[in-house]
Amino acid sequence: MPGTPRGKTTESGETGAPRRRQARGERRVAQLLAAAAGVFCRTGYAAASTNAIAREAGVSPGTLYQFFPNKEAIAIELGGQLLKRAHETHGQAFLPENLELPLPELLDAVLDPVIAFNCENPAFWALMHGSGIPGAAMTQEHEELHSGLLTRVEGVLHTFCPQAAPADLTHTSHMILGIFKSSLDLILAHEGAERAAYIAELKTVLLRYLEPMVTTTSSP
Amino acid sequence: MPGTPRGKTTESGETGAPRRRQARGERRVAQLLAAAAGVFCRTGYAAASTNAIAREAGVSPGTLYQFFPNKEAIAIELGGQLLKRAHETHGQAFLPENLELPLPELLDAVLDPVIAFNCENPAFWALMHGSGIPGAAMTQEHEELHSGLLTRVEGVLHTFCPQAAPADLTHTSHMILGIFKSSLDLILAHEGAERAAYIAELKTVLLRYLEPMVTTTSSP
Amino acid sequence: MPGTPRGKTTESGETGAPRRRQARGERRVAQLLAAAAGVFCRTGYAAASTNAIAREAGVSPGTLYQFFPNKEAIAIELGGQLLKRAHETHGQAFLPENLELPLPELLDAVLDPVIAFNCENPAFWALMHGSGIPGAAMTQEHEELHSGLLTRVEGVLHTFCPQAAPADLTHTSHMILGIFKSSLDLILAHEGAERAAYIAELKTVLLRYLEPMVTTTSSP
Amino acid sequence: MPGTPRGKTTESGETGAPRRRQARGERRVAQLLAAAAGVFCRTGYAAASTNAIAREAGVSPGTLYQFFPNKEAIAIELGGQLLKRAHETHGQAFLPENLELPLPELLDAVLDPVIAFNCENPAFWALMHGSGIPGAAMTQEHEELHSGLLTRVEGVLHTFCPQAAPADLTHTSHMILGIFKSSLDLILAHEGAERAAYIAELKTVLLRYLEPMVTTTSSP
DNA sequence: GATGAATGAGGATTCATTCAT
DNA sequence: TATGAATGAATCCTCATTCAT
Repeated sequence: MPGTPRGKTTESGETGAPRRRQARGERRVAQLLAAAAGVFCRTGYAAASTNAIAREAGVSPGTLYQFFPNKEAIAIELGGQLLKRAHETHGQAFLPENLELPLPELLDAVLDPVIAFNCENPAFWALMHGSGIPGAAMTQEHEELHSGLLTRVEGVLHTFCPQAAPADLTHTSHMILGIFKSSLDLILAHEGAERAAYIAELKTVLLRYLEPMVTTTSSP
Repeated sequence: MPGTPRGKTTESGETGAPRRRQARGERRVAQLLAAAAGVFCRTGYAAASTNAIAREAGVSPGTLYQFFPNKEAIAIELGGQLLKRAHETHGQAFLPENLELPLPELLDAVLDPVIAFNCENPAFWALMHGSGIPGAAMTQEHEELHSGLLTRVEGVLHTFCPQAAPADLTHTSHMILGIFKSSLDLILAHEGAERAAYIAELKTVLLRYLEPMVTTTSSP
Repeated sequence: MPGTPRGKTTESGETGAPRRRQARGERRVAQLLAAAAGVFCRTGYAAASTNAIAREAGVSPGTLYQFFPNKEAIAIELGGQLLKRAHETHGQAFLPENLELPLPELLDAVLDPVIAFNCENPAFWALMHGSGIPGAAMTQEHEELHSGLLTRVEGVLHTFCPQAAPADLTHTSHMILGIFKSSLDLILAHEGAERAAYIAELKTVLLRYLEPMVTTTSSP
Repeated sequence: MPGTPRGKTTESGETGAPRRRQARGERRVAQLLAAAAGVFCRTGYAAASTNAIAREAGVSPGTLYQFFPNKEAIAIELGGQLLKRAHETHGQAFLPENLELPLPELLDAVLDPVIAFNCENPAFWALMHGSGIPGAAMTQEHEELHSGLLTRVEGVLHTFCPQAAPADLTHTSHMILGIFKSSLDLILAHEGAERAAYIAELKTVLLRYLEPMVTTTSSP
C-alpha cells in the first residue's frame, strides 16, 4: 500500500490533523511519482537521478527518501500504478465482444485504447524499456506485462486461426508485439498528423500481416 | 628511444617511420573500437565507461582520449565503421542490381546479409538500441546511424515507388526500420530453427506490408 | 607492440618515466595511508570519512579511490602494514632469552617495545578498537592479533607457572591482555611524565598480579 | 484525545491534568530512554540514530526532540539515570560503612553490586564503551559518566590513602577504572563458572594492586 | 604517443534536526 | 503535545575527462 509510508495512525474518528498530514503525504507521493514519470520519460530509468526527481517535484532529496526507500522503489511504484491502469485498458481492449469484429475493426478496437493509454502515460513506455539491461528495475514487471500481453494476443490469434500450429501462433504473437512496440516508439515520438499517420501505418502493417491468416481460415 | 616501453620500434632508417606511426595509430583505433564493441555489447552504451573500454583495450584512459575526444565519438566511429563494413564486407544488400529483383527476392537480397551481419556483429545492434529513449532526442551517434540506414531504405523505397509522397516514404521507412529492429531482437534471441522462423516471419511481414505499394506502382 | 598498458613494466633498463610515475603512486599510497592513520586516530574507523582522508592527504576523493577500492580497503592495508611491524615488535619482545629474566625485568623487556611501538603508531591501536561493532573492518585482523598475543602470553605464563591449570592460564592471559589494553589507552592519552607514570603503573599492576603466581612456583 | 498515539490518557476530570501531563512526559522520557538503551546496546552510541530510537520508542522523531535537544542529551540522561540507579537501587557499593571494611571485603562490597548492575544493564556498558577514541576528546556524556565514576573511586582511594599525592590517586583511579572496564568485558562475555572466574580474577588483580598502598597507609 | 595519476562534479542514500499542523 | 513531513549537508563512491611525465 503505497503512500502510507510508515504509520498506521489515522483509521477513523474526527481527527482532522493527521488526516490532513496524511493527505499531504499522499499528495507528495503523487507529486514525486509525477516528477519521476517526467524524468523517466525524458532520460529513461537508468539515467534518471533521484536528485533530479526530487528537484522536479520541488522537494529536497531527503523528502523523496521519506516516501521511497530507493530509486528502484519509485520505478516499481510508478510502474505498478501504470501497470494497473494498463491492465484495465488492456482488459477493455481485449473485450470478448471485440473478437467478433472483422479484422480491421478488431485492430481499431484493440489498438486504439492501448495506444491512447500509452500516449497519455508515456512514462509507462519509458519504464517498460529497461528490458535489455540485466539487473535493471522493473524487469519483473516488464516480463509480466510482456507475457501477459503475449498471452492475450495469442488468445485472439487462436480464436481467429484455430487450426494454426501453436508454435506459429507464438511466433506471430511475438512479431505482432514487436511491431506494436516499435510502432509505439514512432507514435509517441510524434504528434498530431504525424502521430496519426504512424497509427494508421501500424494498423496497415498488422492488417496486411494478419489478413491472409485470418481470411484463409474463416473464408471456407 | 625512451618512452616506448616494449621495444622493437626502431628497426631501420627513418623512411618508414611516419607510415609505421600511422599504422600503429590505426591499430590502436581498431583495438579501441573492438574493445568498445565488446563493452557496448555487454553493458549497453549508456552503462559503458571509457575506463572500461580502455581497460578492455589494454591501454590507459589517456591513450583512449588521444584518439577520441569523448565517449560519444567512440560510438559514432564504431557505428560508422560497422555500417561501412555492413556494406563493404557483407552487404551487397543495397546493390543497384538488387533493386531490379522482384520484392521477395529483393527482401532476401537485402535482409539476409544484413541479418547475418548483425548476428556476427552484435555490437552494431547494441549501438542501435542503446538508450533510445522514444520521446527524447536520440544521442547523436544513434541519430547518425539511424538516419544513415533510414536514408538507404528511403532510397530503395523511392526506387520502387517513385510517385509516392516523400512524407509517406518517410513513414514507411521508419516503419520498416522499426519492424526490422524488433524482429532482429527476436532473431538474435533465438537460434537454429526458431531463428529461421523469425527471419521468415520478418520477411512475411515486410512482404505483405510492401507488396501493395510496390505492385500498385509497377503494375501499369 | 609498444604501450604495454597494465603494470610490471619497469623491471630494469633505463626507462625512467614509468619508474617515476610508479614512485609517485607509491608516494600517494603512503601519503593516503598516513592521512588515514591520522584520521582514524582522531575519529576512529567508523567515523572516519574517505573525503576527510583525501582532504588530509591533500588530494581529491577520486584520487583516493584510484588506489583503494573503498574505505575498508584503506583500513585493511594500513592495518596490515602496522600488523606486520607489530608482529616484528612482538617477536623481539617475546624473545626466548627474555624468559630467563626475573619478572620485573621480563615485564620491562616485553612491555617496553610493545608500548613504544604503539606510541609510535597510534593508528594501530585506533584500528584495533573496532572489535565490538559487528561488521566493522579489521575484525579478522583484530582477532588474529588478539589471539596471537594471547598465545604468546599464555606461552610465557606456562613457562613461569608450569604446573598451573590451563584454564587458569587462559583466564590470567585474558586478564593480562585486558589490563594491558586499558592501560595502553591511558598511556596513549597522555604524554611525558604522565605517560611514564601510567607505564609504571601498568608494570606495577602486572607485577603485583603475577608475582605471587611466579614466586610461588619458582621459589622452592 | 487526539494526538496521543497509545491511548488510556484521559480518564477523569481536569484536576489532575497538569500532574497527568507531567506524568505522561515522564513516561515518555522513560520510554525514550529505554528505547535508547536498547538501540545503544545493539548498535553502539555512534551508530545509533535518533530516528531509530524514536521508532523503537514508538514515537515520532519530533516527539523525541520535544524531550531531548539532541542525541548527546539522550546519552547523558540515560547514563546519568543508569548511574543513579547503579547507586540508589543496587549500589550500596560506595556506602560509607563499606569504607570501614578491610580491602577484600570492600572490593566485594563495591564490585559485586556494580558488576551485577552492569550485567543487568548492558546499556550502561555500551555507553561507557562507545567511541571511546583514546587520543581524542571523549564526547561529553562519556566524559561526564566517566569522570563521575572516577571521582567516586578517587574518593574511596583518598579515604584509604589520605596521605597519597593527588596525582597518584588520579593515576591509580584511572588504572582501577581501566582494569575494571576490561575485566567487565570479559565478565560480560562469559557466563556461569567462567564469569565467576573472571570476577574472581578481577578482584585478585585489584586486591594485589591496592593492598600495598592500603597496607602501607593504614598499618601504623 | 603513452601512461596512469588527478580531478571534481555528480549519483544514491542517510540522518540529526526543524517545522507546520 | 504529538506528529511526520521536510530539510540539507554529509556520506561513500563513480566516471568522463585532463595533465604532468
